[in-house]
Amino acid sequence: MEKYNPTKVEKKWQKYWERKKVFKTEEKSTKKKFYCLDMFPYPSGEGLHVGHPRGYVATDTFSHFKRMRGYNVLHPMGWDAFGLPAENYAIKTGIHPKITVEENIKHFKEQLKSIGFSYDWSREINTTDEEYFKWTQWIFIKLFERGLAYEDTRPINWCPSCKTGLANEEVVNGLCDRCDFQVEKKDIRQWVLRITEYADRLLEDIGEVDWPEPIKEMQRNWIGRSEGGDVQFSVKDTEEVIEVFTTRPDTLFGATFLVLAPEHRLVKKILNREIKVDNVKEVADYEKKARKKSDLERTDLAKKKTGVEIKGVKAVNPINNEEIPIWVADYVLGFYGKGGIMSVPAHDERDYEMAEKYNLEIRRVINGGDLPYLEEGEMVNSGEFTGLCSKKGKKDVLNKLIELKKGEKTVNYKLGDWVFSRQRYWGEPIPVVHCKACGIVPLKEKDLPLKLPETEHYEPTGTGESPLAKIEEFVNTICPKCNEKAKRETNTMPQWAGSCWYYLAFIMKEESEKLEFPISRYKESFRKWLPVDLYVGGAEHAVLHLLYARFWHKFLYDIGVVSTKEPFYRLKNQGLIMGEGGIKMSKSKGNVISPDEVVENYGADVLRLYEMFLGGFEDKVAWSEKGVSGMKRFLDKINENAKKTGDSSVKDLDPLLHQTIKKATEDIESFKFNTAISSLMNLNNEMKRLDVVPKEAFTVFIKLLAPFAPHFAEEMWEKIGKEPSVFGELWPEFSEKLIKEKKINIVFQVDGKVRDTKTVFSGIDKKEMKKMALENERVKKWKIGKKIKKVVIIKDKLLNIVTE
RNA sequence: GCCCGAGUGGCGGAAUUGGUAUACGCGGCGGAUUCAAAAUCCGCUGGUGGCAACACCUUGAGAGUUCGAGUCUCUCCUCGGGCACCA
Repeated sequence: MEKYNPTKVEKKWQKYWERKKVFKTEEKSTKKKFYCLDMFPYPSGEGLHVGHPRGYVATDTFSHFKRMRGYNVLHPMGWDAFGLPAENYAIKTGIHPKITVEENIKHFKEQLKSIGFSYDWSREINTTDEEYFKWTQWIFIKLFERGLAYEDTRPINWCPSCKTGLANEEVVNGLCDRCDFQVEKKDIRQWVLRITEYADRLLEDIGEVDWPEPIKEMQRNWIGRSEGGDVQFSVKDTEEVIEVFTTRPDTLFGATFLVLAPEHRLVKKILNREIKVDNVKEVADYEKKARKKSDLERTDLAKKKTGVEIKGVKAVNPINNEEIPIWVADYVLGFYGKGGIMSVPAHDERDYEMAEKYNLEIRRVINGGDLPYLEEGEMVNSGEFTGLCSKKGKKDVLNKLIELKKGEKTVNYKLGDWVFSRQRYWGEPIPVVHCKACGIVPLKEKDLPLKLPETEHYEPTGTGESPLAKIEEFVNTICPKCNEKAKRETNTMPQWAGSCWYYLAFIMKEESEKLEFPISRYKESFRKWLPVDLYVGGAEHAVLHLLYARFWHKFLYDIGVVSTKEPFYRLKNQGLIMGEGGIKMSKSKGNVISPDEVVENYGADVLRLYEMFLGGFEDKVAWSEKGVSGMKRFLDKINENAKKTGDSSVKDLDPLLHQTIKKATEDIESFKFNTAISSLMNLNNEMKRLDVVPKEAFTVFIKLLAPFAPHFAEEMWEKIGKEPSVFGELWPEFSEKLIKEKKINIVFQVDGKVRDTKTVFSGIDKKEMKKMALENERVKKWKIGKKIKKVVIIKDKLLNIVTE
């Protein structure tokens, strides 16, 4: 009989699935729903590498599994196609990004199809389609109408290489996340989304989802909630007040100086000579130097503290009217809290360092270990509060300040509002106009989408203006409100916008092939399909896409569009795939492996099996060509077994078969695909030893294999005379009783050392075990001349004779 | 510096959660088949000692708890990942 030929067979089944619509999501169905989603790709010019499909294979395997378990599964795919590579390519070649994107998508789709994923392609979406991004614009308008999108001109992160503003989330260690260029501060007008409004809910609800703990922790840290209070220090002999935020009101008596950030409002006043001080020049010099430093330099690790005292002014501590000096130092950040701090050197590392360097007073107010002492403890040197513990002190001191009208309880967040505008071409135009009479006016629903204008000049201007600003036909328009001449907004949205709601678009496709207004027609479908039950993608989106999408979802919940608080219920991150020998795959090293070559040489099923077998799903793993061939052998051996199926008794195989069903079921459910495959290999090896493979057992085996190797499974299914498709079958159930009929090894130990083992049927009783042990020759030998102290017996496992 | 995660054969990795450590796969060795090779099949494969039966040792290092520890506790080392002047 012929050998298994993947190329021919896989094409055959792919065509069959497509023709029979085997994996199309059922629209009217009484089955329970399961929404299984991949983080959709940016269709880059390079195409897929073997790292991409790792997550896709996992969700696809899981989708098959769920279908066979009787669920109606929604498993869609789409394209996150706005972004800089296509735009940069357009600048270089003059080819419109739309064309590039179209070609890339075509290529990606061919690659995905060759692997035989069971996507419902009828729900495919593309974020750069006008019918798609009119909805992205619609959501923006809703945000604007609720005051959650606003214009601002605070200094923001600016990447001089990408020539656009960036969100905080896109800056990593002071470098642009995309191109690793050093980010600058720049004052440009921008659109900002008030994500901080949702900080508490984003924090609270993260407890309710089934996500990897590290990702949850990263979001918590990024939001960075801290509770404390604002304290007002007056500036002696002036009307000025300096407000500081502290989480430790209990250390207020230890505040021996104040420190202002160089950006502080008061420093500006001093430089403008609005407040008289003795050393303006010195302060001005320091401020100038600090301003020149990049964020990277300012927040550099282990950097020495610097600062200048502002001479001729004193601050007054509201709790005891003590007069303390005021400093300006760049270790205090202008954008966090109040831009100024009370410095408590005895109980804060940074303040301690500062005080040491400039010989400032260090006064202990909390009892405990060496200074700086950062823990809580008993308050000392604290007037009427002396003797209290920190916990109570925090409240009492704050209450006293409130009473004195010198403070209030406050909460601060590290999370900042989301800088949402980009000064680039290839993004969704922000759908508002600027009207002299009416101010900022959003477009009407019927005027969406606001299309991207055609141009031949995609280059970013670098001035903080978008390239759209040069296109007069686009800029000049009419105000939707008063019909007078007005100008369009020319910034575009960031790459993240389209991915904030795409999981909803797949659901909307159920209702209408085109995504059409109004929103109300989709609400029932949202109710039916949300939340996404399983979401799989890389961990790199922890505080970007995953935070942004949660924010938009919560907003859509508030305006009654969706009915769940969270978009993604269970999240899994796939680990990286490294090249041969654990070296990172890269074009320059020439070690990038394309799934195409694997599919060509071994077939899609081998690729799929290997991707799932090479290690724990969330672990970093190294690709090995040799390992791939192991999967090929596995399939060949199954093929051989198929040839010798026949009607024979299943009895001997039953316990192993049912154990394998159990193991595969549980392992798939918990994403342990590697051990699920191992157990299938075990069963296959066992069947191989038989002269005749019981057809019944083999049938079950093929069902278990089907989610991992769908084409091959269909072929085997047909070969043993079954009607396709195997995916119309229900997942096998296991019998706990049959598993127990298995022969097992029990272990005899003497003093904790294994001395012999014996094969018995499980369920043997303890007395019997003990008798067998005491009669065992090897056991006898080891306990000769020793008194038995006790005998430990674990049912069906082990017996340990402990001697004195 | 702080917070997670992980260290198991020559390699990728298992271990029902405290009960035979090294399942499964790769590689290696020996044999069968072959004119020969590939492929395939059968056997062996943690280390040390021993002709052997067998014994001892072994899950990053060291201690502890336990009849019994890869698994629990403490100390330390190494490698990944995240955060990093956030008051």
